[in-house]
Amino acid sequence: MNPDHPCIVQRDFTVLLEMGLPGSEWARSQLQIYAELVKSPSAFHTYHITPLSLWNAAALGWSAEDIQNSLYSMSRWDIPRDLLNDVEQLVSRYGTLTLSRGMKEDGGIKTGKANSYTIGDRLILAAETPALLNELLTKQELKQLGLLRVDEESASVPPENRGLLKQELTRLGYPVVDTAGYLEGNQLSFTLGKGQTKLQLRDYQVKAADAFEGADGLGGSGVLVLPCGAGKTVIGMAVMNRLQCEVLILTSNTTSVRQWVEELKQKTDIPADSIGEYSGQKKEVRPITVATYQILTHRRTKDGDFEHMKLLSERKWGLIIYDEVHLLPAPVFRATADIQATRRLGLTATLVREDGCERDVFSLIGPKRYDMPWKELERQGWIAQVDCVELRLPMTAELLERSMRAEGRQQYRIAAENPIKLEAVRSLMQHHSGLPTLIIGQYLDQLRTLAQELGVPLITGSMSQTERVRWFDAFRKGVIRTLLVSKVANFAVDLPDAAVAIEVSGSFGSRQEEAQRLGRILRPKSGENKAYFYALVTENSKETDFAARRQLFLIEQGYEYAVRRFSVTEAIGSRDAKPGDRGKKKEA
DNA sequence: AAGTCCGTAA
DNA sequence: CAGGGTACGGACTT
Repeated sequence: MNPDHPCIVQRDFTVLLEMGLPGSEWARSQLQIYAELVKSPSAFHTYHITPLSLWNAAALGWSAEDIQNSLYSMSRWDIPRDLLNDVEQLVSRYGTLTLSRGMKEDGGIKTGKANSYTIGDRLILAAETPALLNELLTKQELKQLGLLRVDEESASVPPENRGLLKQELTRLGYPVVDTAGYLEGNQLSFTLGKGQTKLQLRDYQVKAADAFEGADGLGGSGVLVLPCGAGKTVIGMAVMNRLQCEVLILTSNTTSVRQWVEELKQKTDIPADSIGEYSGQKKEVRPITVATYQILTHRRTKDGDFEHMKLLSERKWGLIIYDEVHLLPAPVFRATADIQATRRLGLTATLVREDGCERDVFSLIGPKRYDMPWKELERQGWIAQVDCVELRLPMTAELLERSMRAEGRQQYRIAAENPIKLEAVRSLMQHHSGLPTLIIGQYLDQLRTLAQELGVPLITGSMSQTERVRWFDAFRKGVIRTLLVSKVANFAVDLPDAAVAIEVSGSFGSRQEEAQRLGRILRPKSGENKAYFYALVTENSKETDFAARRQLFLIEQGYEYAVRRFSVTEAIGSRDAKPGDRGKKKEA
């Protein structure tokens, strides 16, 4: 124990990390692996060690001892003995239950007590100790899944309940290592790159694909977490390439469907007519099929079921890719429980769900296999270095009065629409004049006011696609330097990259949204490779708390928000400089 | 017969 | 919370 160490480890699974000490950065990178950031006010960041965070670390190969040693190495004081024991116990649970096809290691069929059962196609759930199995067999939820005792340490289960069993056991606190293997799926041979030009994979892209494959080459389910701009589709293709099979790719929207299709045509030698789009517009089922989550979850009639869900078993897919797996809707979870014999790859930039279904991602898609911190990608120069600033704006007396009269949920909006934000935006635009700038917000009223006052074009959902593309092109060419965008910025794949992002308002505490918006300025920049992110927040308001929550994911990734105050005098200063600035934007 | 636009639903 | 995307059927156009 060492008074200079940055962490205070508490009995309740909380770790306090003091920032700004020599060991702080290293501690943060350690905690990122087996803990979750829950609060980050000023000097102390609060992390939580949860069963799930421990199991994900275990799946990455961390033992209880590794984690304990890591905690020792950064802890300021003695670590509560009981906590160390609990960590030991939780981590060791990963691996005490395995699911397999009724084979023994020597390859022979496991028969158990003579004539006591027939294995048939049933899967074998093996526990490390008889006591554990006994305990599980008392659980009603598991009996309902057809769990039958085979011998002292194992039970059998019908293969169709493979997913539900894992989901239930994870909920009960006993994660299962699934070694029951996968169906091979229809074969499809192809190479990465076209003709002579091979697709050059980056170092970490190869590592990510390796991690999915597993050291034994038997892997085939799990999640790869990579920042925006890391080339998730390329990694997907690298995995596909190793498996050489037919693949179903699920994505969150049609633009992204088209993007997958385009990239596959561009970067592989798979014939164009072997790649299909399955969406509202087209219903092509080809050896490589790209579909939206939406179409799978769509119900035509009120009583009807999910008629498109059969796509999951329509062909013998050798792999299903879940792009942006953090957005996976509940019905697709349910359907995924039924197809556990198919390989599953989840891709995401933020493995956080605001609905708390991380556990289902873990049990039904698979554990986290690879996680590249955003800052690491930045260090390697693949994405721009971003300066994040939380710009705090005063609450005027008038605003405060309106806020006091309003209901709780209206108060947030009043703070978010603080009119001083206009002056702040003006001042930031002036400060970064010449750099491509996106102003992103959530309330159309606010955005329209800004558009009018600043003379900047506004893109919202109601603007037709063709008109959007026109503005995007003008922005890309540098004809216009600034764009105002609504929530379309959260999804539009074709939104051009910028060097400055100014967030004027956002949905409550969405960590995903914040990450997505930062992602808009990450493409590498010529010259210094720098970009600037500003979150405009009204001081002492409902907005302050939500802003802090939004930032958690990025802070976990190593970003730091410098807090600055925007004063009214500054606002007046920028007003003086307004005419020239305005004139420049007007020509847009 | 096929494409486009629009309102609705969840 | 407000806003946006998606799928789909029906009306209308080509």
